[in-house]
Amino acid sequence: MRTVRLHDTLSGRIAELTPARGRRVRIYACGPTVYGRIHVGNARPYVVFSQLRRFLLAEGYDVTLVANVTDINDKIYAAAAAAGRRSDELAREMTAAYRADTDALGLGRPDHEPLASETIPGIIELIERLIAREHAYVADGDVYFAVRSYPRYGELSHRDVDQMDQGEGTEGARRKRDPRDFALWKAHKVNEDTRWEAPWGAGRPGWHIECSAMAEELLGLDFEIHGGGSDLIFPHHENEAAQTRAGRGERLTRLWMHNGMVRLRAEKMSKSIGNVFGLDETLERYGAETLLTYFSGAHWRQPIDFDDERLEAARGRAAGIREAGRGLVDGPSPEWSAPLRDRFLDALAEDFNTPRALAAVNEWTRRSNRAIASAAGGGVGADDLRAMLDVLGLASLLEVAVPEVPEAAIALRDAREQARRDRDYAAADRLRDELRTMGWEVRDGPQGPELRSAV
RNA sequence: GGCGACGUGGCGGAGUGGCUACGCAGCGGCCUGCAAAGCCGUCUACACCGGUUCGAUUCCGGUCGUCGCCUCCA
Repeated sequence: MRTVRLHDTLSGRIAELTPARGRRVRIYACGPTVYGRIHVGNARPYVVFSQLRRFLLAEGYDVTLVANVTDINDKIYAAAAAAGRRSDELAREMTAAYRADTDALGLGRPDHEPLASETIPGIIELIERLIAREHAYVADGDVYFAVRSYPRYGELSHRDVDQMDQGEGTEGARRKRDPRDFALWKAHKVNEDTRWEAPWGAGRPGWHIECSAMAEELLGLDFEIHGGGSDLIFPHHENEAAQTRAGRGERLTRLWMHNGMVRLRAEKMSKSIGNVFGLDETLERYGAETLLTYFSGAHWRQPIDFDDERLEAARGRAAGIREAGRGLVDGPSPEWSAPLRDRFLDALAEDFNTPRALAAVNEWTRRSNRAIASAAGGGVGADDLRAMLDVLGLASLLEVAVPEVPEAAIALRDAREQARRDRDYAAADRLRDELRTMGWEVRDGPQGPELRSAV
């Protein structure tokens, strides 16, 4: 079990992961707000934290990953109203779509995926606590967190409260004691079709409080890692940290991880800008292996541009690994493998450096290709490579589906072989072209010609 | 304006005070009837200006540029 180091937003440094108890690592990662299908940008934290979970499990840690879904939100009300539907129905449908889309990544599911709508009692309890401690106040059925009551406010996002602009300048602004205060609870409005009863009146929770409540309910306090996109540092995570610590007197988490944004033409991919690519359509177009290779090729904290050139490069890279895998046999890997496997895991232990880990994979396949080409002794065992790829969710690259070759293709292949034996290479090449138009590629090897699906 | 991050070879992208990252593409070679795949080699990179140092792409300061957050956002 390696010591794992990760970059922590609060301290701004790479910090050692220090589990509170033994090998238990509790992770809370903020998921999407479900008012539409999720896009590639939403997929990045899902990928990062799922891969991190797989790595920690492989290292022998006892991991619990919680990834929430925000299913109560202004945008959901708005989207439902625009579609003439019930908001809870839309949220339910989009939650299912989110699960289906992320399932297709093949990384497994988080251990818990709580919904705001199912955490109302915990949310109300925490708000009551904040009011009792005078960190929050009721105003016309709304409840606000009093930023000024919490001296640490701003520490996560490294901001000085006095230098901040107004804060949300919406309808609630007049009810706030300080413009920077934020809503814990919003009183019910006539155009909202869901509502929950609370001691200070019916309404619904604010955005930030749900995560404090869900995290505490499932993981307790002072848990090991809290994560999400870097756009959540402020105000979302700043507010979460403030609520929990103000209410409980204990910190929410030990380490904050924030992944970089996915960008389109050097601009953040965002639903509000409208420059989004759906995860479903992207997976359809490139497949999970290419998308995971694409993400893994850049460090999780760096922004990453989304464009065809990069996706195609990732596709080629994944294909190279798959190609190498075809030459392997089941079983333990040769002695040269262990140092590369260690390099792979060491890279991940040092701020979860997937690009370096992937480099180790590529060196591994170069070694195995070379070994196989020189034909020295029996086959090269795939075990270590499979273990490495499995951490990243890419083990499927080694599952070579043997495709059903149609009779017609076999006939063409045999005809081409005959032509080659007759040294009629013009005819042989013509037959190869014909096969290609059918979607089959011929590869002449030591064991004779092999037909490969040309995808 | 404030806070944070970044600027590496054709493209992408790690990393390091002196030693091959890696991938994609190109080029040359090996293999092949020709290919494909693979292997070998090659393309001698670190925005700019100063400073520290025996030595900086790597540390410090400044300049220019890019991005994120400061309002809902993974």
